Amino acid sequence: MTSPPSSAPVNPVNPVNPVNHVTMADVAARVGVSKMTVSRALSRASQSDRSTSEALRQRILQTCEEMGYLVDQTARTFSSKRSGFIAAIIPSLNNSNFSDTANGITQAVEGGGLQLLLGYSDYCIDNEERLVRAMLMRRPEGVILTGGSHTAATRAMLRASGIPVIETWDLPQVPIEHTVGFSNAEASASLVRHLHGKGYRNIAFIGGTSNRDTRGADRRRGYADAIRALKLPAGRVISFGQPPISMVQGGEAIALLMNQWPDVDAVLAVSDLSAFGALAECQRRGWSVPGRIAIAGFGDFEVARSCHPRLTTVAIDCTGIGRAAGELLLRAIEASRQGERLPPETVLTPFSIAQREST
Amino acid sequence: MTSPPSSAPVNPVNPVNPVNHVTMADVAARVGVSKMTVSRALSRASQSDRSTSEALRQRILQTCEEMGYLVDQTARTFSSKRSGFIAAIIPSLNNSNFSDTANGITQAVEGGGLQLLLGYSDYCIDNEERLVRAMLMRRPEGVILTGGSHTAATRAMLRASGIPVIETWDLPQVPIEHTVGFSNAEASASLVRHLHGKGYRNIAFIGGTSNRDTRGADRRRGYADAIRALKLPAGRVISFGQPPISMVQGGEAIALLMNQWPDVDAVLAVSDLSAFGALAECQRRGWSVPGRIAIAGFGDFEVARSCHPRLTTVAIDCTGIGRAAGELLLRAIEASRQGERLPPETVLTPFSIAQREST
DNA sequence: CGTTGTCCTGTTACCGGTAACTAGTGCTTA
DNA sequence: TAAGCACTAGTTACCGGTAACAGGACAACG
Repeated sequence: MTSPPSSAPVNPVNPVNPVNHVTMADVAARVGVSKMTVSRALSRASQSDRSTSEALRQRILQTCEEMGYLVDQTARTFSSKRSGFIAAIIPSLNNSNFSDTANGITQAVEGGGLQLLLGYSDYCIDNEERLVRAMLMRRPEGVILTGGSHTAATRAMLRASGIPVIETWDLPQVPIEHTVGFSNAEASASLVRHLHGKGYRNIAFIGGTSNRDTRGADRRRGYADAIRALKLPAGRVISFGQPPISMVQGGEAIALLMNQWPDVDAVLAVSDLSAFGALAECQRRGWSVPGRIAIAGFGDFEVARSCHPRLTTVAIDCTGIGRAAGELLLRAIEASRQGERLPPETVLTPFSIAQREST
Repeated sequence: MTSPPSSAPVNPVNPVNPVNHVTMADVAARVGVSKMTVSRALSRASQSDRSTSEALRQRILQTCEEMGYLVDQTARTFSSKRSGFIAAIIPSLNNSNFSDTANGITQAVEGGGLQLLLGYSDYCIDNEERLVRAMLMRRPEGVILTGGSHTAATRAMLRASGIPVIETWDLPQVPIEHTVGFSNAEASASLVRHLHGKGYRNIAFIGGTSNRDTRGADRRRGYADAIRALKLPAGRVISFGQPPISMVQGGEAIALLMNQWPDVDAVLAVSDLSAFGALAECQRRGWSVPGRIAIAGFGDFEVARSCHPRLTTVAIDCTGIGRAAGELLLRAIEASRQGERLPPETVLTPFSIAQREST
């Protein structure tokens, strides 16, 4: 090795991170070029941009490898004003519907060289506000939210940030900017009409106690509207537990329901999870499904496809929502980089009734 | 308004983000102090540090509010060498075991003023490597991984980064640094012994086809070891589908199993999800559980507690794993800020057999 | 042969905060 | 009353990249 430690050996060690001190200047010094050249070699956007010669570039890349150099994304962001990530906030990690949407987003944006940063709000708009604030401090290039219900501060911050925003899984009356979703109320209503078409008349609803889960509240509203429109006996609604209600709570809810309205012949649950809990509880109590009571869910979770009897449900294109949101956001970010602004768009995603043995 | 636009009005507008141009200097100018004073007012670490006077501080905070100013975390990180976040990589979003662990981590680290950045690897160590690289470029203060199996490059990058690393959900033979977990093999073996104690003798195993899911492979190994130790008939293993295997695949697997070894009286599945799929398939085919065959799972997912019959399973303290990992990481980061290094620790987390009606 | 254009590389300035040091003020203490 | 201290606020330099511009080498061209 002919190069003696030239310039930076006497500096005091960084107290925080004593090891990874390799910087772009170190690489540049080792190769014998300026750090600008290294920067160009590393950030060449795959095209033959204005760039370094291929031979030199290879030498630089190899030196980076040898020295274990990783670009400092913080410095890069700071200097270039591009953070290279987008933020998405979902209600819960442990819900295959939302994780499918997250997968869809990832698929769509990774082609654009953007990373997805995920946060979860636990179905609470105050948590969402905290998350949005924390995310915005890191300067994302775009934000994807779940649902259309947010605190005033959340809306204000997002507006002020000037970055593209997409709301998903809902069709808010006054969108922040773009929307990708469907009407939960309409989906729910169409399931009621489907059950009515199959001959059920005393149709009940099981959901959570509050409006914390706004999609759940919309589904309940859609149910009530459809019941009214069909002139069926109304008001057969069990509210049980803090949303999102669990399998176990679904089981407890159906016991309450059957006790209160023994003539109910079908029940629609706010999600497949509570529907499955209700199904299992019926089995435990010896109530045949769908003989004694029919049960339908919402979301087409895997449990609905694999339990016995399999659950009738509303199938949502969760991955499609994510992909559409990611693609739209990518276009909006691209426009924003050109100094333009995409006019607000609304993308409607499909849903369908999956008729199975439980109804 | 007495303050005319003093120094920065002629600058060209930032092309990327035309709106949120409020900077700390703007706030400082409005209040009539230096930006250092604003910085101190905002970053006061809750204690009465060397700080600004309370009255001035309130005025600054209010001005920030009015102007919609949010600290630029990128600049703060860049300047202070503290990113304020930790990275955690889990195999899958849609798995309540891992999302519980993520919750535990969040609970533990948010007290320390750290944010959790989550990535998911899809059970693939090459994805994990990519994620680790992307995370390290953003300079996390610590990393939490799931499992003990990683690419050489992943290990090298993490070592070189010099930041604390914790592996969870496993007890790797050669840990990178710290470990929080349990022996999947031992847990699985203890479930076999439990079934043996209940009188079952022809005990089979259902899992995925490859070793991609190393925890699944460990569980299979533990099963095989226990079967051998008990001198029970061995080799009754169905491998079906790419891990992690789903409910539906569990159903298909048990059909294969019963066809191949009709004398099997109990089956242990690699997770509750496949166990549940097997249970539902048995119900569809009219095989009583546990009369004809007993079924046990792993992980104590909610479906195991709410299906009928409820599933015997291995209960893991998932949140506890996360909390322990978060607390350990917090201590390690604290030490690292003092220029010290915590000696490698191993935290063993408990598991227990939940005996239910399915066995 | 000079001019022009292309390709590659270097120089300079700057992004928006914070560390570390300096300095002024008012109060306590010898 | 002077020295010392606690407390508050300002000044300067810098973190590690990239944008924008400048400049040198070389080939093609009139």
